Amino acid sequence: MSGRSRKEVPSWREPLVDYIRSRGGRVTAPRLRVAEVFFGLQGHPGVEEVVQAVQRRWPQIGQATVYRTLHLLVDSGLVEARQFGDRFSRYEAVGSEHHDHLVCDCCGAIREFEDPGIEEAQRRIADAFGFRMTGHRMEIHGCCARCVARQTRPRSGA
Amino acid sequence: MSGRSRKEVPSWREPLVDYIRSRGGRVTAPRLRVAEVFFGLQGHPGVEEVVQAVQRRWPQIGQATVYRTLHLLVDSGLVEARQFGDRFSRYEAVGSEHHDHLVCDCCGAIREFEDPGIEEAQRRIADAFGFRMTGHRMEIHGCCARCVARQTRPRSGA
DNA sequence: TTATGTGCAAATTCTTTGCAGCGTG
DNA sequence: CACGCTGCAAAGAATTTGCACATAA
Repeated sequence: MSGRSRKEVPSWREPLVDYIRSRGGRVTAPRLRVAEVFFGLQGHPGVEEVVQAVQRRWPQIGQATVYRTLHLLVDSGLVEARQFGDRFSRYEAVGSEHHDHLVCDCCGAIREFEDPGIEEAQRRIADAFGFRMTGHRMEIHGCCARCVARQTRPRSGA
Repeated sequence: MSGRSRKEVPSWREPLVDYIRSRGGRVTAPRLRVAEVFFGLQGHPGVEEVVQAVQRRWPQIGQATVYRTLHLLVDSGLVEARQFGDRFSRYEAVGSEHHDHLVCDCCGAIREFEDPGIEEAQRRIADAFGFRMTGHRMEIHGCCARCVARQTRPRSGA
């Protein structure tokens, strides 16, 4: 939420360009287009969803480029890759505040939450083990309120 | 650690047999052999490691059977499947107490820890969202003390 | 100009499945 | 003796890669 409301320079662009250049890489149209589409998506899209969204606007961009660009975004630190119960990766823009996830194993819904107590406990644990923490991920699995009401059952596993 | 020290009846056997029977399934030699080898392994083996360990002793057991038996163990609740940074699943015997993981992104080492504060915070958060929690997983990523000392660098991502 | 990036399709990797025969209950 | 389980190999799903052409710097 920073300033003008339409067609402003997106906040990901400068750090991305800087990162690419710092690597001796090239700022290309496909990279910027994939990034633009990705950052416009909601939620926690998998590659498939990103590819479809990209190809809706630029049909000639191949899926390999989407994969490669998502890796680039992850390396740049602007995006995080996660794997929830599914066997594919999902991607998520990195915001300023760290958040974790509630994963509904019944309907697949993913909600975010933030908890300072957990963040602090993590630092404490990492310290206790002489660990230099670079990140963490935590998921609470179960059934969301709606599925509980409907008595849907979880799919399997923990 | 329960009692006599050699060739005692392993603790996984009865619950596994009960589970299989409760499902109308059959207690077969391959299933018991895969289970025996699996529960004899240390750490957080992937399927590949389990297959190799199994085939060292029973070369005629196929990998499909290992996959199928691991799923059976997960369904029975005796084993949990996890995915860390890698793109394959790792399996871990379920103990009485819940523990979480410190994952070293430099050398791949995985350490376990347990923290009542985190367990409790999770319950509190699940409650706050009307979530019926069935489980959770949490990983702290970073560099372990040894890698920090050696100044090894993490591989990528979060 | 020249190395890096792209698009396509084929290759890899991990996992699941079809099927004929085997063995438990 | 019926139905579930096994082993094999082939199929599938997600992701990576080789290569010839395109293009940023």
